Amino acid sequence: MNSPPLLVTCGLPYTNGPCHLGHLRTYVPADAYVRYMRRSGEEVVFVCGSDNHGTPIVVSAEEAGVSPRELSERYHRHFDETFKRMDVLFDRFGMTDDPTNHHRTKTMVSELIKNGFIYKQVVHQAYCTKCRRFLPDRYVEGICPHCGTQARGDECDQGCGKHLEPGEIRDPVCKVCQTKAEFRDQEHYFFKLSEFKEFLLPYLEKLRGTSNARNYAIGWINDELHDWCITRTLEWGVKFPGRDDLVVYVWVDAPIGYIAFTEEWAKEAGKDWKRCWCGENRVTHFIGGDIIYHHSIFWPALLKAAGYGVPHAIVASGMVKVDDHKFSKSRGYVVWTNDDYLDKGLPADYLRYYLLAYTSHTKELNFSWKVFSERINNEVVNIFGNFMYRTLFFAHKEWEGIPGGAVDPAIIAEIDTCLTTVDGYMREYEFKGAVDAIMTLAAFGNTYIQTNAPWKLIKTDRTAAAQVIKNCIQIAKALTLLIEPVMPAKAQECWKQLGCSDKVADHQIAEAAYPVRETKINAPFPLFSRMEEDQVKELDALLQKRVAGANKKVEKIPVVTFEEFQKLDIRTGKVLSAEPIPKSNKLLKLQVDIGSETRQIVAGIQQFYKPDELAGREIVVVTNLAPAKIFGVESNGMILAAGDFASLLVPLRPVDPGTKIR
RNA sequence: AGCGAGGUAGGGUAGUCAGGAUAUCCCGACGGGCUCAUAACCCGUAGAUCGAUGGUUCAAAUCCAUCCCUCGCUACCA
Repeated sequence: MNSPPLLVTCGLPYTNGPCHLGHLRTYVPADAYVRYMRRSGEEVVFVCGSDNHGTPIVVSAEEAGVSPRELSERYHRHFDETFKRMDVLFDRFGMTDDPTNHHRTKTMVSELIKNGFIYKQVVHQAYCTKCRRFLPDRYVEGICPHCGTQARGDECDQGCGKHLEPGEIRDPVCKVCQTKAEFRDQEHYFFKLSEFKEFLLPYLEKLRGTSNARNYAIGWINDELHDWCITRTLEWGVKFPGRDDLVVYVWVDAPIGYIAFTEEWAKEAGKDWKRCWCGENRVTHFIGGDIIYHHSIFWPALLKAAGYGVPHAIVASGMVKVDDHKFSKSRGYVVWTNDDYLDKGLPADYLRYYLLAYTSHTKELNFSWKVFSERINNEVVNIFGNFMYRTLFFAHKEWEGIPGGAVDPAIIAEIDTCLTTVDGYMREYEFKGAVDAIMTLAAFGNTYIQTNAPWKLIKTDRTAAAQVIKNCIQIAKALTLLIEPVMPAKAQECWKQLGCSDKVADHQIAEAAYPVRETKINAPFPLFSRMEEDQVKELDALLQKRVAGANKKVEKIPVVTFEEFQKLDIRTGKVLSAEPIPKSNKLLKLQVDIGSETRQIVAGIQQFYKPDELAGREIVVVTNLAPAKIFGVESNGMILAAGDFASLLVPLRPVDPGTKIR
């Protein structure tokens, strides 16, 4: 009784986009685990909340023309509603921007400072003068200093793949507004993460949960542990104590949200949150595989440094694929929980089943409408649903309910075996194994009723037939109790069909082996309807259409041969003069020296360059472009410039006009 | 590049940590049965040199080594 409650959390959904299948891969198994553990007699607290801070939300809010708080509240409501529709039921679903979390975060950061784990250091950071904010790496673009290709701020993703240090990138540009970014020095606060290596190693060895979380983290630690910059120059977020110009990095206040949400739950429920978080605890984090290091390295170190208990288990799920492609919103390989699934009238329970039964929790899960419908039809409808229905139908037809008499001990033994198997898998976070064991029991039921054929037996021995059906009902009851964590809504309907008027969720799993009593039941009806082929095709067509649409957007760039490239005559040139073309607000008429001759070229760059600014400039020209008349002025070539703001291409070192570019 | 995960019949997937005799389950193919049931259910047959090579062992999908292929992750994105 004195042991702390089992506190289960889920990785916090970020409030700048709607809920999709990738989210559910964490939330559904967590919910199933919570339901199972509760019904195994554990005291369980299940909390989550939305993650509201960080630059991406500020940018998204600006684009939407609302405040970050308002944007967060919109998506917060969205996630809250979606989770409820999916029967993922938290005891508390809070917001990291709510006062409880601001308070808890400030308190913890103060504790870190007091305990001597924070120090100041000047950081070199990209700043956009137009957006007037410091730019996280994902919002900086520029030229890779190693290979010269276009690169992101933190990594040369298109070219050599090298990691870039802040300030290393050349010609940085703000990704949001394309304005040239500059680097500014700024004082920031660091957490002495490197001091926690000795603590973390033995901690991780003993950490419960899935092996991927453990292995990944240990691998990281064995490498090198840097100190961690925990502040950002941003308006939106939790203010760093004593510094109104800085907020703490969202990866600090987001996990602290777990504590804040527990506090909020405890206040409401009249419980003590400290039992969950201080000293020995049973905190179990369900997270996606992409945020393992935050939860198994940064987070335990923060907790330890601030004097709190550290997590007991970390359960990390594998990735989700769609049609065997990497999950990608931009490429169209995405399944939106509401638009693509629930709003189509499909039952939450089918998706829950698929997510839990597809494969091991740590492995990659592929979603396709074809496989989805096949598995639902074959396993849920045919094996499970049909066994329930044929059993209840026959019982009702012949006895108007569950007949009397004892249940065969061999049947109880079969159920007991199943219970043991399921329990083992659930406690190892192997949900597929648990579902498989349940389905094996359903298959056993089918084999049992088939080989004993009560419909034949009843013609010669009514008592023997009653015994068979009684045994089948016992299996049906066990199945109902066992499947509740997986398919709560369907299980409740099964429970009702079995003649029970209360909530199946209020009954312990162990009751599966308690003998069913004689009782009347209503005429059953099929609870699990098939996915029809037409419907599946329709759903799949929608997905294919989205993928095709996305492909069009990213549109494949055709490959040119070297010969084709050579057809272009690209040379350096020198602008001799430039003048605006009357009645045009975009065009400039240029006279360009290309070595062999002087060319007249019309270019649409008037908004970006003053004529006298261009005179004398060395530029790059396509000289063999077919001549054209623009605004009545003849143009014999094309000036090369990059981007919407026409950044002119210029030779880095001086060359003679007319030098061929190859 | 480093780290991690994976490569098992036509497709998907279990078993690998704690090595054992006919390698699991689902779909698909073929043949049979049943008719209580949502053309659902049951039984049977065919189909896998368990990525490759070498090693340890009485015994290897499983342990060790090397290699090949696929995918994911890599702190100053969330």
